[in-house]
Amino acid sequence: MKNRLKVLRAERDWTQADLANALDVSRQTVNAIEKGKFDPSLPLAFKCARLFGMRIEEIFEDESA
Amino acid sequence: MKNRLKVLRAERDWTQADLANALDVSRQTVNAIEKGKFDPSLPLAFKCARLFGMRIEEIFEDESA
DNA sequence: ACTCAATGTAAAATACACTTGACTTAAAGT
DNA sequence: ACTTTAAGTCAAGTGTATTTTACATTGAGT
Repeated sequence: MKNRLKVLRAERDWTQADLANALDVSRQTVNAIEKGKFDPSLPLAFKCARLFGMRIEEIFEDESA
Repeated sequence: MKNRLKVLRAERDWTQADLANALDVSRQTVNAIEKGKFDPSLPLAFKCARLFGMRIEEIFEDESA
């Protein structure tokens, strides 16, 4: 699952640690999601959407069948 | 996390098994999600959205802090 | 060259999403 | 009453999301 977290972070000049803090998850979790190592849970995806004031589909791009 | 799966199913006259089949998950998974026992993964939420032609936020309602 | 902040990565542990198989309950039809 | 279909539930297992701790790498500034 692709996502725009890195770009959204850059636009705000946030570090991974900043984002992790805002989302209340670990820095490693943010890093792993940005690097595509795994997908966030649905609640975490909602948190991202709320944080950035966007829809989930505008942040995460589905690629599954 | 609340969701409208039961209603969306009813509108289409689908059983839980029908929906499970369309989503490629087990009937128990659909049942558990409808009953709020756990949240779907983000990929599964995307599948639901695609199946019903809606946005994730129109199907699932976030309740977290 | 040295330092420091940010990022990448890995192992082990925990929590949760999801499966399979089986059983129960409720409703409806015959 | 009997059968059938849908829905609810449970236990045990597998896979994955997330945490913690810890260490390596990269880049910028000095």
